[in-house]
Amino acid sequence: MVQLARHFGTGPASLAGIAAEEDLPRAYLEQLVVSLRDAGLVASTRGAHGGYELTRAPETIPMGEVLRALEGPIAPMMCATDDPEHGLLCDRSARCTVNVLWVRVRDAISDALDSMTLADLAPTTTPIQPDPVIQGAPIQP
Amino acid sequence: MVQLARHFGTGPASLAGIAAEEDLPRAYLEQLVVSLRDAGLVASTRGAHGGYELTRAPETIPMGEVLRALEGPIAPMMCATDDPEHGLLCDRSARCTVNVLWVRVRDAISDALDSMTLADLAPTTTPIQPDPVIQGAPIQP
DNA sequence: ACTAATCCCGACGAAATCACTCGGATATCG
DNA sequence: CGATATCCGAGTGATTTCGTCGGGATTAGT
Repeated sequence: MVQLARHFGTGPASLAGIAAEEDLPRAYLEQLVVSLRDAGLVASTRGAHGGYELTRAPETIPMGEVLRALEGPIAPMMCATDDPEHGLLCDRSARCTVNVLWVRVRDAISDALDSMTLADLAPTTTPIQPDPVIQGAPIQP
Repeated sequence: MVQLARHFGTGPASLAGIAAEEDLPRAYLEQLVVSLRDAGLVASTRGAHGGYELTRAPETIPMGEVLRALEGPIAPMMCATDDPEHGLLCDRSARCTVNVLWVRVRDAISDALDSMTLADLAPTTTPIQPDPVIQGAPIQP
């Protein structure tokens, strides 16, 4: 996706090209891109000189959206939910109080992911522009 | 650990007891408790009427410490590090810019975990006392 | 001293997930 | 036509997770 962000605006980029640039197997990328297409993040053009491109500008695509498309809903644990229906599935839930913690962790991960967009990670267009407002802590410890 | 927090101050608690209370296999708990002991979080008393107890008050044990003891250093990805030595191991690191994101996510998880202590999750001693200062978002959406 | 309760230790195993691989069908451009 | 692409579905090998199993060492009560 970072590669697609770099190529944004210059027509479709082929998987073979991205595979070379990122040193990843093409066949593997094919698998990943299916989820991205289903999520509406990329559009494909078939045939020669075809390939994939982002459907929206990199600045408007938070990383959380990319990750959710690739890996499903973000959840550190099955129990990281505030859905009351959860009690029916998890037979431990009557005694278990740890639930709250997982929800917090989940939200923290979500916020961190959504605090950066594809543009922040694609150094060609704009230099990295971190958003220190949302995450209070600076990157250097 | 939540069970141990509940029993805090009343002498050692046996694994068999905790296994019954939490509906988990005793043999499995034995494995887990090894890491906790090595991390200095629990102390063991051998022999009849022995068991385990927390070495510190539940209020002083952040969940991050428990999780780190059980699962090693918190890292959503191998690449979630600001250690410059990482470049030597990850041959992609020259081109890869996603590193920053993983560090952010890691820190967000750490902060979320460390924002609650064992006491917050053991309802017997004190009611849950969330710390809305560190995590801006309230628990109820 | 004996016994029962308890921790201690190391090895093993089933299931799920991750990071791919393989083979072929279909569409498009020149 | 033929080269370059995406599309699609099934299969694989390594690793991790969540356990099981069996036996040994240590201590409290009697």
